[in-house]
Amino acid sequence: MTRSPWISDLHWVRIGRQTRSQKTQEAILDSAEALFSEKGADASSMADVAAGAGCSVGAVYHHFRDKRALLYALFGRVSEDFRATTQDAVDPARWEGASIRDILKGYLEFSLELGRARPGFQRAGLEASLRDEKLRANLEEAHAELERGLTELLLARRDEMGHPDPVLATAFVLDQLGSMLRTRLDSVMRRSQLETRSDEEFMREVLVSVGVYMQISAPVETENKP
Amino acid sequence: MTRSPWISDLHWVRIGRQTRSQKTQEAILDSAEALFSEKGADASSMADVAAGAGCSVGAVYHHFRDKRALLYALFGRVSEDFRATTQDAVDPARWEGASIRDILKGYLEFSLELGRARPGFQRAGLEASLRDEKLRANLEEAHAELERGLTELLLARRDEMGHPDPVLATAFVLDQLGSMLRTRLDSVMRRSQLETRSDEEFMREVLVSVGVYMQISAPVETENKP
DNA sequence: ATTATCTATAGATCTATAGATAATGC
DNA sequence: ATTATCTATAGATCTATAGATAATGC
Repeated sequence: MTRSPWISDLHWVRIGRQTRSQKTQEAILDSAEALFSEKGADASSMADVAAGAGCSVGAVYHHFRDKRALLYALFGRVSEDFRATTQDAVDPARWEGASIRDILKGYLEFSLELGRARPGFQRAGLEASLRDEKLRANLEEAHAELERGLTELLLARRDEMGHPDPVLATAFVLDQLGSMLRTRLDSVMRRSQLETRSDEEFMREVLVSVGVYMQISAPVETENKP
Repeated sequence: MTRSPWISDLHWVRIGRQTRSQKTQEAILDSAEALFSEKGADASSMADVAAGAGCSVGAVYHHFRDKRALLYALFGRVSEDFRATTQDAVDPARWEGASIRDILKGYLEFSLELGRARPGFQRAGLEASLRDEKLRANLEEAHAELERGLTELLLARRDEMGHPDPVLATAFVLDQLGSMLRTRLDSVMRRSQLETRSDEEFMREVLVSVGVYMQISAPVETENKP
């Protein structure tokens, strides 16, 4: 397993030599993730984190040099997860024989699921990255990676598109989907009007919209590819 | 001029009796707006605000009971601006004879301009509303108001739409445009790939996408026929 | 013998106020 | 005579550390 760049000499995290060490460290990260997601890193004190992890403040500082190191380690953990899942999801082999529509449907389902599995984390990430260039760069890079993967998958199927400029159309569609997903998953920007509509209806309309915009062939009634 | 609900007994703001009073108060609000937009309310101390306004901390507290009152007053000022502009923008009289395309183009231009005139404020608003129910409700209401106005304007032109469900189509399109604008204007979520494309190209593609989705009559200057 | 944890606390902010001083306008 | 401002500081957090105590594994 490759170490995340955030766990480095600069942002020191102790590598434990007793078995209990790892358990505590994970409990601290879990507690931090829960707290930071709910009310942000700044509004959570190290005492809160310690309490949530069931240990003392001193123990937290034994594992993480300072609050920033804790934040980096947490981001490292989440972004490692995210990247592993993402890389797997955009693997061309996985989508052999799939249409643009299949891929986009998969992307929507995948994102909604992921976003709901870690509620609030995206917001916490955005907030934290406001104040830290490195986190921001990391966050952008993770998103860019996903976008690159999707772009390649779609452009490999440019024959399906009637749109005169497949590169532009792909960039536009990924912007559209990413933006709409963010709005939908955002814990603050919960628009009452939209919230009444189901994920299924949302996905259906998005696919209709993208379909006519890209001018891809009408949806075949047979569904489902993994 | 109606007083914003935020400037109330609950969230006390002093009404000055000397002419210099108002100047100081506005200087404080200006300073707060700049600081809060740039790094958020929590990360800005009252001493920072005072320094930015060129007065002492004591003076700030003379005008605003506490930090929250300052935040509320600031939001009141911005949201009053926003609502006045918005109400004017969605006045049906203003759009007589205009097509759906005209209206949406106007919306895009208006939003991009407004968002860039107050850079960072949207983000500051989101962040602040994370921790305060009232601000959140106010922010949502302001957005809902704009959305209602636009919805009415569009549904009054439902004859232009070939889409079988104009209500659904309108809601979807407003969600799409709102989301994409937010992404584009967001100071943090500045995606490198998108940033290279101009506002003009952005607006053009959005209008193409919405046009084919809603099935509104093709733009006068047709680009490509299927 | 070393590593991990806890307790207690110093030092750094930051909010908010009290009391002194300056400016305004009746 | 009242209103606005400033200076100085008390009180509340919160981060981070020092030193004491407990648990681990060679």
